[in-house]
Amino acid sequence: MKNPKIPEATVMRLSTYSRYLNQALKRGITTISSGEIAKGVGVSAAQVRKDLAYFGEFGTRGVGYNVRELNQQILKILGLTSPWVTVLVGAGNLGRALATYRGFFERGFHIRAVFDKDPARVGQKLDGVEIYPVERLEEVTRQLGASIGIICVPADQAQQVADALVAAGIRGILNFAPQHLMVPEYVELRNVDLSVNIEMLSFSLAWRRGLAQKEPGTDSRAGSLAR
Amino acid sequence: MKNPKIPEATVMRLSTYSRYLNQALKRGITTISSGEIAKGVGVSAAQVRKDLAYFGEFGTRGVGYNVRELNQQILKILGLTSPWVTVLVGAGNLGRALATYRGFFERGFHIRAVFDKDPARVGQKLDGVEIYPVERLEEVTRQLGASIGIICVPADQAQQVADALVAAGIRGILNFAPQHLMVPEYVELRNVDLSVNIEMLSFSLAWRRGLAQKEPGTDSRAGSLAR
DNA sequence: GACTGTGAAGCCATTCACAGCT
DNA sequence: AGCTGTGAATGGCTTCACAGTC
Repeated sequence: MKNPKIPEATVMRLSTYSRYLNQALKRGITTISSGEIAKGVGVSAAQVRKDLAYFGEFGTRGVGYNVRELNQQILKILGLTSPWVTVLVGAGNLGRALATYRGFFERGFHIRAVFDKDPARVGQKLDGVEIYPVERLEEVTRQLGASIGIICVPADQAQQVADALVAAGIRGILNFAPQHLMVPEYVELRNVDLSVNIEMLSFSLAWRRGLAQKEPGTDSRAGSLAR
Repeated sequence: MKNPKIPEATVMRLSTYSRYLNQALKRGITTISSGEIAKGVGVSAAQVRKDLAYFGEFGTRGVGYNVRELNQQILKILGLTSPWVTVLVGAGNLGRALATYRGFFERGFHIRAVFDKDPARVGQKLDGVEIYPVERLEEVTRQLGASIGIICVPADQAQQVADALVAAGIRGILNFAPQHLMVPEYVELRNVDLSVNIEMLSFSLAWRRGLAQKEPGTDSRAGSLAR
């Protein structure tokens, strides 16, 4: 296993393993098996071991894993051993909530500036972080040396914000706007689409209940998913 | 293609197609090809056609798809032709932002009640939606006949909230707490983990830069992912 | 006896490539 | 000529099952 491609799903799970290990640590647990981790996060034990195996051998056969040590290793893998300087654009309801989201700060994502185009919001502070006018995005972002940008603006403004972030030297973008963005290949992009998630729930419910509506007189299979 | 299992990824993409079609409609476009949709949402044309093929034949060979008609079909598939009565638990920063999130309302997820255990928040209104004490969760949720519950409470309270929602007759849960929840199999559960998303970004950046830290004197592969 | 690490098998999703319509 | 619908091929992830270690 020299230089394998790592599945996205593996990275995703590593993140959840890490948080579970944090909880375990707080409960004073020092040693843990793949089966216990698996139960805690809702995957199979083999999956846990396979995921870890991409990166090395962290356990002891017949024993399990040292909780603190394994967590350290995972944090290293995920690049979470030192903080990421982060900026956020769009101080609407969602933007303000994310700017002060403890889950980000605790994991090392430090939001050091927020930008908005509404003058009424500029100058306010969010947990001590200043809201700047969006005109100063490039200047302030550069000066902070930020690596990560979070986009929380309406869809029709998301692309130009992305362009500005790229121009400001950002290396990764977390996009909450429901919009497909174009960025240079050297910039990492991840989309979080809140509506997509709830719509997947809706799909499952419609499918389960057999409620999916049937168009009368159509032979379409769209409505006949019931079961 | 009689009664196939639908990949989650397909459902996810259908949701994005639908939003893209909405945009196209607004721009006055009436006919569209799989290739154009593909470009708009960032997938391959074959993928678009394959996704749609799970549910029927919606296009015309040599021509393409009627935008309005295709969107209607997708909305039907996703179960979005009538609103979902929804409740939300946890009126912290994130909870309040989601309670007023337009993206949910526009797509038919109508949040009709918010619950919180903090008496200081109870009685406030969020865009006209009342915040109730969490003690009234079951009563109010039942009375509304809500189908979907959104959890925005801290991880250590998420399970008991989930239990309460299930007891109140909810059929689907969207969970924003970073916590693995146990629910009966007849309840649909989807987890949205904001930290996981940004940590995946961090992983990619660390990996690209070759910055992943090397533990000196260790043959661990954890640090040598570069490239 | 218990638990990890891992090749092999199995399964699932995506891409390919072309037949079928308009 | 242009574009959809789809079987076949490909590629990738997960599960299995067991050898290896404590």
